[in-house]
Amino acid sequence: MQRRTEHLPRIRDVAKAAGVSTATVSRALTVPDKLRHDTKARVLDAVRRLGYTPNAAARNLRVGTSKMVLVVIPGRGAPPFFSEVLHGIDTELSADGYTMIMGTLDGSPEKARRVVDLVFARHLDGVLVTSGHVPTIDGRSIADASVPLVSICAEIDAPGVPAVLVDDEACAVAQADHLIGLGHRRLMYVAGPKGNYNEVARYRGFLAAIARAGLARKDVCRHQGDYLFAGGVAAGRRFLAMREQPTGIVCCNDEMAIGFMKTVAQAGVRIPADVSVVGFDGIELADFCEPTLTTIRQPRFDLGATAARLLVDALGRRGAPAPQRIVLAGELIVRDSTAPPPKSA
Amino acid sequence: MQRRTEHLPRIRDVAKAAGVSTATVSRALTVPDKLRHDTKARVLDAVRRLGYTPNAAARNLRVGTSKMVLVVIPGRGAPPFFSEVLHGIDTELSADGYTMIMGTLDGSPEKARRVVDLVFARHLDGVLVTSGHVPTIDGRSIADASVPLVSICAEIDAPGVPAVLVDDEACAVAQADHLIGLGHRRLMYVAGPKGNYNEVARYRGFLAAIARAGLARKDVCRHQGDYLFAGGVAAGRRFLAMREQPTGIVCCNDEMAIGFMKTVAQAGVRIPADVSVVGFDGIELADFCEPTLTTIRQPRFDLGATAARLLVDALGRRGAPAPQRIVLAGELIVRDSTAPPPKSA
DNA sequence: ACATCCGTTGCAATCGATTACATAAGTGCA
DNA sequence: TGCACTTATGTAATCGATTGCAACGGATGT
Repeated sequence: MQRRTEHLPRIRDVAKAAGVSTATVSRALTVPDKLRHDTKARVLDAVRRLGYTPNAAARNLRVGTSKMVLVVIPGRGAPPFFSEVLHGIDTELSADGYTMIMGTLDGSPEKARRVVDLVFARHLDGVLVTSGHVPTIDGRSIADASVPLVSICAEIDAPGVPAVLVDDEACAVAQADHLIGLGHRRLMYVAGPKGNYNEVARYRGFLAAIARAGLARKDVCRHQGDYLFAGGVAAGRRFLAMREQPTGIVCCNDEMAIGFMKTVAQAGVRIPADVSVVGFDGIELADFCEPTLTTIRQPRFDLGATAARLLVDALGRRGAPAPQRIVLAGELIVRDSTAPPPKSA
Repeated sequence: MQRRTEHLPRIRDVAKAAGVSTATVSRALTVPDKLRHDTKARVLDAVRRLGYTPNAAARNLRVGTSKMVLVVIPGRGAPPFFSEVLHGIDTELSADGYTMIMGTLDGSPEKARRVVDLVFARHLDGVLVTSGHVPTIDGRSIADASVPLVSICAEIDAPGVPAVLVDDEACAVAQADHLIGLGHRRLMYVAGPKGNYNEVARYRGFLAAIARAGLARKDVCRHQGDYLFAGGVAAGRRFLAMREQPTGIVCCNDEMAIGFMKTVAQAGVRIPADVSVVGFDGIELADFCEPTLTTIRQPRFDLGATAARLLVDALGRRGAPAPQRIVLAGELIVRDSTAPPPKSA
């Protein structure tokens, strides 16, 4: 049996202190208008004196909600891209009294299992899913629980789930067109993890752009990346080993772009004189690295905030979120990492 | 009355399906060894068939724990310094089946109130506090609830709270000594927010170092900062406006150092030829900015992981954490932002 | 004076799981 | 076979708050 080490006050202690029933205490805290003035005053005074806070588990059990929202994030810790997204989410959620739980996914089944269990344990009122990573284990997906979902930065194939995202494909076209417009004809595409929602859409945009520009397939290569710094480093190594090096590098995200730049720069390659690099995301780092990185700026804060608002609204209506697709604008930011290709090329 | 939109299975549904009592179902999931083989098999099969997950609120209410840990973080979103700390925390917590709740503090009373309420609502098994920011509102502090606490990157004045930190003062001495050793005699100290635990300790170290080096007070100035990029920018502006500019800048954290560098570099100041800058923290950015930043590397992952382990151990023992003070090593990383002062100085 | 109605408050059921205690079934030994 | 003892399972109390319904008192209307 658990021992109550410190007798934290319960509702019945407050009731006794105020000389009323527990029902009245509960009402004083939730529907104060329905009480007589003096009763309410007496109760609230007792609440303050005893330092009473309603037990969350008991309330959750009774009312069937927890005021908690899970945010599912791929990768370890809080990757640079997501910090601002989280900030946006946190801001909106807080405004409505919701608390945020972070569920990081690193590919391990244990992590996925705990996330799925949290959802099915009804510990959560809603879930925000990023980048299409819908936690699934043993064939159970969080989309199967009847918990409101909103997707950020991706559309997921569960029916009726609203999504907030930028137009990855169009932005990828802008990336490639920028280099092509500068005169680049030999391009390398540094991809995200295989099958990743954003990767797929961005690659599609890339292919569309090079097709439109009439580039030959042999002038374009694709390097399989992972969205991480390490993937950019690997891409850089491969670049250095190539006989006929591309002059323009299109990276699927900023982290890889920066890893690439750092790697080839150390080998004496000059950016943008020898090779141009364009990233995707617009993380802070992109404006501080050397050279500063031309990239696609995503409205990270707004992505998070908008999705959170959608979810909170749905929860307030106690219904499923209205299925919709909100597309926010991404923007090409031209900085110092891109220039026309060298004459010799 | 709440409506059960989708009849998610309850323990009694499983009991019925397996032909046993609810007690047996509960035991099959928590103490499987105490059941006969065939009974256990029958129950677990029913659990799987129905897709049963125990309701978290009910369990929490009954057993008095939630397997949730709150991490209190100052500032909005997840500041660069904390991303790795969070990663360390998350890794340790996950390993023991704990879930992490993030409580960001932005100075607003509402945020503080919700954090304090969470604690007193017994919604949490333990709390990790960073940088000495103990949420307090209306005179109630989370240290008053009888919830196990562990402090990261600071000691807090509540009695018996374990702390995991680096020796800020010694590291600050190393920062200053590095510049002094290079020959700098006119220094500027860019401080963190007033009264911040780390700021205080680091400034103490700075003062000790300049005293030992016999620098005159007039050769040293202190700029009030805020740990943010903006604070570094302000410090840079002030630097540019000074008649007799210092040659060495000691920053209380990396973000400000980078803000400073970017600001003065835009005005034509060369780093490290004209002025040397040293930061504190060792965030990723410090290795990607231009020039790369000499700084103190904190073992960020380990700070988080160690603290989380301490807390989890205490929770496992169902007691208060053993009060202790774990000091991890910080390390001076010399990069390109520091060099001897210009001859003319 | 009596019926009616409204605003307050209390009583007790309820949310869903865990677990102390009771009980039934099985095991070993004399 | 009978008794003590262990093991497996069921019964029902319990965690702490919320809330439908009942009850009560006072005001109003006829």
